[in-house]
Amino acid sequence: MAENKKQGKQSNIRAKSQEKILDAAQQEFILQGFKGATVQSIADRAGLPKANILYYFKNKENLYHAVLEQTLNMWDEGIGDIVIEDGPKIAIEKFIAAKVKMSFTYPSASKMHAMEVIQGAPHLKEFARTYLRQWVREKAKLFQHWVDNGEMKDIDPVSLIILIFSSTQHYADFEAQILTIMNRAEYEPEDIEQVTQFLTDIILRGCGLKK
Amino acid sequence: MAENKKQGKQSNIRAKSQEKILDAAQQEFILQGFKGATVQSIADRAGLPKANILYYFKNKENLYHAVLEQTLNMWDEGIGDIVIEDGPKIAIEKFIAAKVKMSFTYPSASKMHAMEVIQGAPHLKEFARTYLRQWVREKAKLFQHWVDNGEMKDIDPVSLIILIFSSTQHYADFEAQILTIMNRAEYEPEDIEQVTQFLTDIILRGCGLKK
DNA sequence: GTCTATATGCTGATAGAC
DNA sequence: GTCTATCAGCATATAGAC
Repeated sequence: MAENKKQGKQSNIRAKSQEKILDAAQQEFILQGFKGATVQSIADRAGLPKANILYYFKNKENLYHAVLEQTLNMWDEGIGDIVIEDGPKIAIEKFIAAKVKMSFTYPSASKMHAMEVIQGAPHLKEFARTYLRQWVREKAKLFQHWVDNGEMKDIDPVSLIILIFSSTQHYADFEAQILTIMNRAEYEPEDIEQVTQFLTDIILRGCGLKK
Repeated sequence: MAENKKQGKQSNIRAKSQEKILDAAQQEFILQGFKGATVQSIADRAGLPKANILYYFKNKENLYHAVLEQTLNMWDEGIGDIVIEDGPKIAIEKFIAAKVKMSFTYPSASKMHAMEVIQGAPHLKEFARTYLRQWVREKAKLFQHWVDNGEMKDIDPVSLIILIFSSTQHYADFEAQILTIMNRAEYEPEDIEQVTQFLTDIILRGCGLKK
């Protein structure tokens, strides 16, 4: 029992430390890149000695992979689900709303992913790459079904999905630029609603699903 | 005369070397980030000894700035111009066509810029930042004029400009991901036309400028 | 489990031969 | 102008005290 308690405590410390390290590492990898982020800078940000980082994650490459994996899992969970019963209008609304919410809630996850892809996705394993292709193809089939049924205009479904990806993720990845354009210091909670509305409105109309 | 000839030759070598270095540096900075790209790796890619890079650009930071400046100039030239006489339909068509062409012709310029912005634009001087804000405000005024005149639907002009930025740049920055989704090795020349068509079509309709 | 001290290798930059 | 040789500093990673 005493042992259980002790183990519980240790696991707790372990879990908390790991989380602190992952968060700090994500920030540093985004701000400085893989090579530019030093184990020391990650340790400083996490408030832990450098050796602890290497004790928990063995080496820097391993830590990077752990951060990337966490990021992809978050992306996967946050993307929402579309089913054939939705019909095109609801599907597009759900899809845009989920992605915009993700972008504003976890911009770091989006940035981390973006940097990796821009650099040619050198660390994204074949699995993650082909998983995305599968996902897009499945959802594209749904849209194609609605097109064939005459429920929406004849629009290339893959291009439509890419449009929704790009226009929503941009608010996370290019946050610095958008804030500059708007001359603001940071996003406000109501921006989520405004952006969702704008994109839903214009894309639905673009698909002939709204006057 | 002999001296002129000699100087001409040297300037030529100088110009060619500088261009080779800038190109090599751009690739390395994109692939490895600022810290990850070593002067040696840039030299290897340019086919020159390491010391020459530092002879031409004094230090790595200087070289990075030179690459970034070249990138921004290219962005500025390639963005095209919109005037009030165009009216909303022509303006949007011109704008999308120019940005898509840029993205497919100079994807590296877009990637370089994207990485800089994602990292919080630490090297983009105040000038470049505020310049963009000015540019967007000017063009937004034109769109607002057309909205007020009833020439197009009541759409937020700044959000529209951001949508066009995001949806066009995405094809450059996320090239690796789009090719994965499409299961292709590289873009084909006809992709420029197809993407321009798709985006123009859906955005014009989204703005109520097309049935 | 936690942290200090240290080994080993690679980096940007320079000095100086050609 | 071009290139080789070298230096000083900092990085990751490990060994081992606590």
